[in-house]
Amino acid sequence: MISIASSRRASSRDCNRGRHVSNENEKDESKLIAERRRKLDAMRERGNAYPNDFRRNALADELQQTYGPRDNEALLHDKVDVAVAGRMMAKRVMGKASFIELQDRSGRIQVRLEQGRLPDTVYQDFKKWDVGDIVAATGTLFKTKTGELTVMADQLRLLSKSLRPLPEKFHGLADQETRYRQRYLDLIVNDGSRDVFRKRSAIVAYIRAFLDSQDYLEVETPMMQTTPGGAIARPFTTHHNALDMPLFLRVAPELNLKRLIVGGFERVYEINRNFRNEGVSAQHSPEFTMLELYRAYADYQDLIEMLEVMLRGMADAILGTTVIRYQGEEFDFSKPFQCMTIEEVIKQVNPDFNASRMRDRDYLVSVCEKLGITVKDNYGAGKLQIEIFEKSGENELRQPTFVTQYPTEVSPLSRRNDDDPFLTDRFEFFVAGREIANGFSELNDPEDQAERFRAQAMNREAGDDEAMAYDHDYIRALEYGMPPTAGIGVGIDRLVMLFTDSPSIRDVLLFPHMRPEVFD
RNA sequence: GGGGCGUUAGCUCAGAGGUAGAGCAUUCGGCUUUUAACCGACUGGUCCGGGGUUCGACUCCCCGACGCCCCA
Repeated sequence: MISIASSRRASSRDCNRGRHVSNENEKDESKLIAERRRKLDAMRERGNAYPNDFRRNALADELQQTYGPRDNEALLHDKVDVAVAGRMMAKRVMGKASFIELQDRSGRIQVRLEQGRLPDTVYQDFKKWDVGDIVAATGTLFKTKTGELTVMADQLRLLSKSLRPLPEKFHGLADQETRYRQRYLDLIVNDGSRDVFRKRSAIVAYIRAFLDSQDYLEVETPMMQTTPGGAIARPFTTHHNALDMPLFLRVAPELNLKRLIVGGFERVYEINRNFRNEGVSAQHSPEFTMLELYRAYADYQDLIEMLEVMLRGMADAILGTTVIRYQGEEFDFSKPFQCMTIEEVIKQVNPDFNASRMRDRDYLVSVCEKLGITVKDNYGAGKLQIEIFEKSGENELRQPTFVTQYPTEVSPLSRRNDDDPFLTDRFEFFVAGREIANGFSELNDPEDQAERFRAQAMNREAGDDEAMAYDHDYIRALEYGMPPTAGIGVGIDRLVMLFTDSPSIRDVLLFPHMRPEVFD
């Protein structure tokens, strides 16, 4: 029997594996890398080049918070012992003394190295180390004459050698392509990039806390589905080998989440990826993250109110303000959000629009033609309205705005309006001209739903590969009876863009999809 | 899918039909309170790839790759 302890020793004895493989590629590498590889080889000669026995007792930012306000005399008197570690981001050598900056997950702390205070040879070794190396230091805190909190080192170790030079210290990494492809590098050198992903995490955490406090159940439903549905979009297809069957990556979790409402959970949500096989742009990624939530005994008005409260609270919690600056514009989340119907938006942004012919197909076709919209034969008045709205109205919705009363024709899962069957009780939420959320009172009449599926299936047969398939089990579920319910989907990526002033969705995805890099 | 822009040293960027440039980084020397440290010396290139025009192409032309932006 192998104990945990002995297997740990075995692995640490194994630390020099791969040692001689390294030099084979040297001729292909830049001299900078070759130079560092030689330094690493020298370290291997002297023992374990990748030790893992150092433990920190402080983070940079904790030290700045706790000891930053104190003066040097107090610090020297208290002899605060600290053990810090991180990536060496700056190295300033002045003969027999140096300053370095270590960057850990919280921030940076300066360390002062003096030849006389460090054990023999350590300082000489240190002078060979490179910016980018992972370094540990122990020592006591003091303040330099310019007032910077600094660790006076009595011990210094190199924990992990960096073979590749970091981007330049002042300009950082600016090349967009490299930032996306080598996100780790972007995160090392660009504070702003780290901040984006911390905010992203905080936004998702805020949503979970908000919904959990209202007794929602977080669930995970399949990514791979035999019948894709829940959104008008083209799916990715894949194949299950053992079962020898095609599978589709989900375009939305909607139908499964409503099955859970039928099952009696009453309040459910999922924050997870959806996949849509469509073009990529600054606003569209083939995989993106949505919050979808469903609440029984509620209608779309209830969710409009809830979303507004959630977003306002989120802005305040994450940004400390309810006025969001995005790409040079200010969006005010403190005031009650505007609310307009689709038809009102169309009238407002098209001053010549003849409102009395709002649902007149021939008239709408003529408006589309004027706007340069390609009209297909199977487009009804509702679809034409949406086309006009998307072409002319969407981008004008700058301040936070709820748009309501979407046509039934384009809302195959939404509950029909009680007074006007042309419309559904649906809304979308826009900021900065972009759709952030989409919600509605759910269609829980199985016979109406079956009819809508049939209409979708007809579009599908007519060649519209974005149209939904008829989902027999979903109809069966509704036939057991779904309580009156409302649901909403919120695009997390777009929300994060807004909250982090990011112009492209790729800026808020850690590893955005790119064409493969060519390694030769 | 169409159009525009870009790709030059590890990084950030100049340049231009005639030997390829700077700053930072690297290397060497100096410097015990610096912080884009400083001073001195050196080093570093498939100018994205392929083809063409030319005495000569990194520069002009064509094709392609990758990226960004706009449009559909």
